[in-house]
Amino acid sequence: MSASVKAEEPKEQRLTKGGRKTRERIIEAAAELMFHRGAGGTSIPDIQAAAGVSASQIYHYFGDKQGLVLAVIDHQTDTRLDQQRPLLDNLDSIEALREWCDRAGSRQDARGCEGGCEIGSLASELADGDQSARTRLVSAFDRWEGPIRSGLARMQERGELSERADTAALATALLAAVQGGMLLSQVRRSSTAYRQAVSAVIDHIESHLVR
Amino acid sequence: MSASVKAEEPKEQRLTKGGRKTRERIIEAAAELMFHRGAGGTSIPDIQAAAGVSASQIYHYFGDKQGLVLAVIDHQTDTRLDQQRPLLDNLDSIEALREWCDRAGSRQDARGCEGGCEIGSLASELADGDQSARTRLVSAFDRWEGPIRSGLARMQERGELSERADTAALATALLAAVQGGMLLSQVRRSSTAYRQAVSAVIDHIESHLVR
DNA sequence: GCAAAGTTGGAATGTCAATTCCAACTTGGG
DNA sequence: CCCAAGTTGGAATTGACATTCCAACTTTGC
Repeated sequence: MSASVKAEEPKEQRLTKGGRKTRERIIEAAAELMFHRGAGGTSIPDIQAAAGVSASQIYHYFGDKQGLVLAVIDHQTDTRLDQQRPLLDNLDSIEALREWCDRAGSRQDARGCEGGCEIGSLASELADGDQSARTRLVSAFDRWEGPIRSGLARMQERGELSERADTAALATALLAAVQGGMLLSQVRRSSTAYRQAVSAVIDHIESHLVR
Repeated sequence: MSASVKAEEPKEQRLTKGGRKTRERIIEAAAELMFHRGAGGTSIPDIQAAAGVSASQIYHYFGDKQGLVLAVIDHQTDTRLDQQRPLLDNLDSIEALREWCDRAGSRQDARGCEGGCEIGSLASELADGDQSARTRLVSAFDRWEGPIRSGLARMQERGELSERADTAALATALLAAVQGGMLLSQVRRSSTAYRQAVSAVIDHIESHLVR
C-alpha cells in the first residue's frame, strides 16, 4: 500500500560475531585515517590496507563510502564523549570546567598539535556537502553541548551561578571556544591558542558566580 | 658559491595585461569553488569550466594544483581582511568589537549559514597535510589577529582596559570564538551559536573595562 | 547435518582527475 | 617590423578510485 519512497537505510542485517568484529575494525581504521587525512582524502584502498579487509567487506557492511563516513561520525562521537567521561558529566564547578578543558589541551600537546578535533574536523569538511552527515554532526554537537549545559544549569540551580546567566548560551560559547581554539592550535602547532580561548570563556563564566 | 637548495618558488614570470587578468579569474573561480566544496573536492576541470580557461592556463600560471591552492589561501586572506576594513583597524572600543562581530553574523545569515569561514575551512582541511599551506594559514590568522590585538592594546594604553588584561590572549580568544562559532553555525544552519560565542568573549573583555 | 544467510577474496569495470605536450597564436620592446 | 617571450587550446597519458560481480567459504538455526 504505502510506496516506500525512502528505503535507503541499509536494513539492519544480522551480524555474525566475526562480522561485528570486522565491521568495527573497518570503522576504526577509517576513523583513524580520516582524522589525519580527512574523509575525502581517505580512499577505500587506504582503508582496506589499514584494516586488512577486502573491498567487498567494506561495501558489504556499509553500502558505500558515504555510509562508512556516517558510521565514522557516530563512532567518533561515541568515542570522544566516552573518553571525556566521567569529567563531562560533572561539569558543575569552575574547577571541573578547567580540568576538563585542560585535559583536552594536554591531549593536543601530546600529539604535537597535529590534527584538530575529531568531530570538528569532520564537521568542517562535511557540513556543506553531505546533508545526512550534517544531521549527524548536529546531533554530535548537541550530545557534547548537553552535558556542559547541564553542569552549568546545576550550578545555577544550586545558586552558585547568577540567575541572569544564560547557561545554554554559555555552554555553546564554551564549545565554540574549544572548536575555534583547537583549530588555531592545529594551525599554529601550539596549544596556547586553545588554552587562551577556553580560559577566556571560563573566566567569563566565573564572573557569573554569586559572591 | 651558495648551492640554492630550495629553488622551488615559481620564479616570478612577467605577466602580460591579459595574463594577469586570466590569473585573477582562475584564482577567483577556484576560491569560490573551494569555499563551497573544499580544496580537495574541487577539481581542475571544475575550475576550468568556472573560469572559462583551459588546463594549460592553470598549469602555466600556478605550476600545479597545490600552487593554486596556496594562491587561493592568500587571495582569501587578502579579500576577507579587506572586506572587514575599516572596522578591523578600529577595534578599540566594545561597541566597535560588537559591530564588527555582528557584521560577520549578518553575512552568515545572508547566505543561510552555508559555508563557514573562508579561511577557517581551508585551515581545517589543509593544516595537517600540506606544510606550505599551513605556513600561509599561520600568517593568515596572524594578519587577522593582529588588528584585534592592536585595538585592544590601544584601549589599554588609553587606560580604558585594565592593565591586568592580557590583550594578546583576549585577541586570540576572540578569533577562536569567531572560528568555533562559525563552525557550529555552519553545522546548525543558524547564526545563534556564532553570536553567543563572540558575545561571551566580548562580554568578558568588557569586564576588564576600567570603571 | 543441512539449507539459508552471512562473509570474504579478488578481479573487472567505468569514470574522472592531475598533469604533460606541443603546436599555434598574441604581445611587447627595440 | 621582428624576435623572444608570454598565452592558449586541446588532445594524450597515466594512475587512482568507487563500485560491482561472482564464486567460494563459514556460521547459524532448525
